[in-house]
Amino acid sequence: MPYRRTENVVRRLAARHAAIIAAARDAANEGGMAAVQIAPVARRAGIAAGTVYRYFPGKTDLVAALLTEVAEREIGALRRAADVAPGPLSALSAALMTFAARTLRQRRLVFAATTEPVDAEIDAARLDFRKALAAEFTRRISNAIAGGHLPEQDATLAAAALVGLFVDGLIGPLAPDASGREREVVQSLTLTALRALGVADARARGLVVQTRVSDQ
Amino acid sequence: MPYRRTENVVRRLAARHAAIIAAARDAANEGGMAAVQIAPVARRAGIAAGTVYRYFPGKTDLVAALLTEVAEREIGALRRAADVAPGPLSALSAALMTFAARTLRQRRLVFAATTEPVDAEIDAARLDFRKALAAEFTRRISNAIAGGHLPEQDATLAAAALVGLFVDGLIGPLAPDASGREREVVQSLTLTALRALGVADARARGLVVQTRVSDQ
DNA sequence: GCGTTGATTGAACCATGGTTCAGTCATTCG
DNA sequence: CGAATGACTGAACCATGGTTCAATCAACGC
Repeated sequence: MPYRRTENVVRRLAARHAAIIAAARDAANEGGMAAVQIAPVARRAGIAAGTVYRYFPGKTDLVAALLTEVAEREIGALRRAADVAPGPLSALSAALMTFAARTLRQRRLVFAATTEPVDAEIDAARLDFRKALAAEFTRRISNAIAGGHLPEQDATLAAAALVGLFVDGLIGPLAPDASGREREVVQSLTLTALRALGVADARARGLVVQTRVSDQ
Repeated sequence: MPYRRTENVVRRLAARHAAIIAAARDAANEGGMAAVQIAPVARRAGIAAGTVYRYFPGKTDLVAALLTEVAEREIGALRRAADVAPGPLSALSAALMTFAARTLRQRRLVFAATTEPVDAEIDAARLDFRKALAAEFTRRISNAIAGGHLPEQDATLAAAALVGLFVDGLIGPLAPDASGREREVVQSLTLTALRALGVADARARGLVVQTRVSDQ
């Protein structure tokens, strides 16, 4: 009874698993969720359609894995940006700007991950992303309120609304064309968001200075 | 060569046309765009599936007609609310509150009409709705800026962002449960929206007093 | 009534896209 | 090597849902 999975095989399997998710992510970023189809994703990953089913029980699970991966990556990025800020308000501001900047860079992917419905099962995974995102914002908003930097308000409601504000302002169907002036659009929308939270003079206070946005 | 369409027949055909759209609207408001399927809509309208095709060339056209109808109805409502307001800022406020209140009453329908993608062809019709909505907001915002009631800003960007703010804050997947406290949620979000536009003290100025929202 | 014309029906058709699986290939171990 | 085991393939399968159309029905004008 031979065939103990050798180290090499394990590595190859893991690599393929990742390659499938990466292929799905690329497809989503190019054509939205509608483009995440088994056959094309498989082709992109260099395997046959059937093989996908050796790695994921079904399409739903693949998409869920994709969304989880995207969520971790995005939320990690804004957490890192916020954590180096000097105070609660600038941490919040940094998180917002980072989200805005990254959203602009990966428009379709973020749209797919936050907004675009597919079916009831996948909705749950998308919800997790939004939840994590909103939770991150809620936490930062609450901190700022606690520190007296923002007026009392329903942080949860505000966070949910902010996600919508950014998504629609940046990559919604009516979002202005930002090419060549990304920085300006990101700053302007962050300013609007901060005003929405009750910061009257964000610009004067230097809260919306652009920092480098990590690539990872 | 008899059979000139008699008056009665014309009426019946028109009524059926309307009944199909109404059935589609009800379906959308109950189950989102996914529930707008030819067979169920036909059943709801009391006709056979094939008959739909005597009234609409295809599903796309039916959905487009539905969205057009919804757009007219909704935008009419907020225009009426704004037009009776005493000044530009309260007109803007009235439009926002009306949109919020009506959105809360027809959650799925508004979500379907603003956000839920279906396919490329239908997207165009949804875009028209959003455009009309955003245009209405843009106009009101510009008026308020011109009158010196709001700081200078990109009214188009702000309008697009506000649509997102409301949709996500009210009916997005993370929107708080508003049942029983609709008024409060509507006011709170309108307040947030006005703050986003640069109105620091909307509540003090009595801008978010609830008015009756028409039913039509 | 009755012929003519248009409206209606609903089952068959078709396209799309996820899923399965019998056959083939690759890797391990004695 | 060669037997055993698992991975891979891709064409066939299936479900869903829009669309078509031959048969049927209903209304009009004579």
